[in-house]
Amino acid sequence: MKLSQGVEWGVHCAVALAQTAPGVSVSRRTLAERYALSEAYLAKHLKAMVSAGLLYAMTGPNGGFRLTRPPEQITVLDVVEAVEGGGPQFVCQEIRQRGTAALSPEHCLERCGVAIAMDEAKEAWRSSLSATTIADLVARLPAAARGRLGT
Amino acid sequence: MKLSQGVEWGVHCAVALAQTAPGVSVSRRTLAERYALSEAYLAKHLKAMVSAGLLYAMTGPNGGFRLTRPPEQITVLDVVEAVEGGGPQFVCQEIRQRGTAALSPEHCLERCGVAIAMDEAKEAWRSSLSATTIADLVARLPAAARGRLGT
DNA sequence: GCACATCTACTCGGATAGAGAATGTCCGAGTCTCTGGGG
DNA sequence: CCCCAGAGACTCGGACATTCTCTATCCGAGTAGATGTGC
Repeated sequence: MKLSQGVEWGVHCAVALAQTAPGVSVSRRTLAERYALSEAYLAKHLKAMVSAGLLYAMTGPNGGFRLTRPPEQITVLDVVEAVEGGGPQFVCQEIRQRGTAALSPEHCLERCGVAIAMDEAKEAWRSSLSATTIADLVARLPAAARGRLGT
Repeated sequence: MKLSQGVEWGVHCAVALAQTAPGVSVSRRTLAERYALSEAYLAKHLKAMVSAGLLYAMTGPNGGFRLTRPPEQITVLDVVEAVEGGGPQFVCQEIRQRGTAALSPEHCLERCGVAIAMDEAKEAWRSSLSATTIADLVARLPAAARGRLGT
């Protein structure tokens, strides 16, 4: 149960983009320098966020990335699932139906209790991440850290 | 955010061990055949559970594994963290202190908002997993599936 | 019949390969802007 | 003075290495029980 490092990058970049004027794009180079990240690798994560519909990408001079929605409408969960891929966390292999004491399928109409517990936990995790939006994170920044993204 | 496959194995094995008479050990071979798992690989996870203090291992004939505590006192979270290693899910790299608009350390006495959101989410996940014990999972099994672990 | 030494068979544990994903990097395709010339 | 064509520079996107974790496997160390022998 480990979270990819790119998640941190993605959320911070979303926070940075939320502090720009509407309609202004920020290049990945500026974002990378803002946090001293590898520009080439950051590109990978930004692309994932574009594919997920969180960012809009524009090429050419004065191009770059900008949010597709107001930061109040983007949750941390959105970013995490965009970067991580959002696939299922736990894949139940139904091992209860295998082996010497395998259960017959009619006994398995209900889902495996293990899978239920795992899914409930993941749902609690997702729910917690949904409770925080990018706008919330901006509001929690120290005053000295707001609006510091160089033009 | 993916969960190791061995977690499923570990939980199911714990459920199986919970259905044995107290003081009786079950060999890893029996457990592997019970669910048609790879015996050699299962050994790795069982060993992890022994190191975590969930299982007690005994060698020699009629040896094997048994639970160190009653199943009511073993939560799913215990098993998950035993198998997965329980390390931190999200490692904040404090990238807010790096780059062109780095924050000075005195602005970072409070934790990074991103890390806080991640930790809260993980705590919600852990709390959900703690709510279910191995005994609960045994109780939820179909009647036909209980006590079917061959001696 | 009983006690003891030995021996066997069974158990777990650590060390060792292979596959897949995450990480990190590079170069090419596309497009907006700026510049220079002509009308 | 205005318009247009071209060049240039800047941007993102996809294809290519490298490292690390998870998966999978094997063989050796140790121990409890069974066995055979002597008293």
